[in-house]
Amino acid sequence: MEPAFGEVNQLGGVFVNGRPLPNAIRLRIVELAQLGIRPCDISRQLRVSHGCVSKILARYNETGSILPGAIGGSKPRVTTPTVVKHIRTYKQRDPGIFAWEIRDRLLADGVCDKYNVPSVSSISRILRNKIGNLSQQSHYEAHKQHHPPPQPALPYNHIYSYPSPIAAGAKVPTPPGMPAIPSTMAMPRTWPSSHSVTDILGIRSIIEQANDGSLYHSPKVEEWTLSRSNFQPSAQHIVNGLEKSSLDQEAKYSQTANGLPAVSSFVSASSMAPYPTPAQVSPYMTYSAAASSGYVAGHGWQPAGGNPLSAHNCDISAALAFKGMPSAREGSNSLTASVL
DNA sequence: CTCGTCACGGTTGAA
DNA sequence: ATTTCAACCGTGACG
Repeated sequence: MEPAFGEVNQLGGVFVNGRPLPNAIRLRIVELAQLGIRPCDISRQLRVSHGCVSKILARYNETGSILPGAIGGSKPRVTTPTVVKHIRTYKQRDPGIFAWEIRDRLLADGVCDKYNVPSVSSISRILRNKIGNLSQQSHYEAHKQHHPPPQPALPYNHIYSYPSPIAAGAKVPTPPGMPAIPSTMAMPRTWPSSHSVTDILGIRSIIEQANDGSLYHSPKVEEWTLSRSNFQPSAQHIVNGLEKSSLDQEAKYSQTANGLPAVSSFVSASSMAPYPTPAQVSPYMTYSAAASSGYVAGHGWQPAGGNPLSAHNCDISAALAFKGMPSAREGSNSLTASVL
């Protein structure tokens, strides 16, 4: 059960144990870092533990994504793409086939051995969940390779190749044939979710996003809370895997009606109440979501130069003023205190 | 003081 | 429908 109220950390920030920080805050962390603010100051300013800031920044540098990794679920154990494909074939050829017959056939055809053959109940579930509508492609299939059925001991990475290493959340240790991501690489990159942040924001679609959209992990988009419906009431297509609870919890982020970035984000983020007030429904409600597409659109934006952040002059100047603090030390502390 | 790392207590969700 | 359990979470503390 998700608590209605989060806990308060040592810095006075609100968090929900076990749950990711809201994307608005993750975004701000990256924004501030890009503005040259030191992680320790970001930590203080946003009241997020420095360990977390460090992690989010590190992940961003590595993958270009501000999004949290996919939580929960489990990788298929016996229900590999190959197995699913065979089951589908059997079912197509003989729609009346029983699950136990499928099981026998998987063994007989050498698709599985007795150690990794799915149970009858698993097959039933596969039939129900993945093959119920035969015209519907399993999303495991798109990138299928003809690997033999997995040996139980083998890591799944051998079987499930990801379109990009980041897809697995930066934790997949550079699968074979998969070069490490040049973290310096600029813009064009694939987000680890089926939606780019900007896409989710409804501001802009990321072009290359579409193709890998339905891969293994993709249905999992940890809550992105901004109400996209503001700009595109028609684009109500479901955000895959969007948690209802998160929606409920975070749907309240402020967002300007036209979808332009909220100019006041810096201030509002800074002016959040040190402690949750009884009136607040969400532990995160005090944060405002600056929907700044530029930041997340890619990784390759320049701090100077034709910066895509122009809509943020307000934020930027505020932040730069902050950054410009002499040696940022006593200065930053006191400023942080006063701003907050 | 800063920052990378990790144990911990927690949540999630496909199998 | 319920349970399992490995994935991820942020905090707090250490070094």
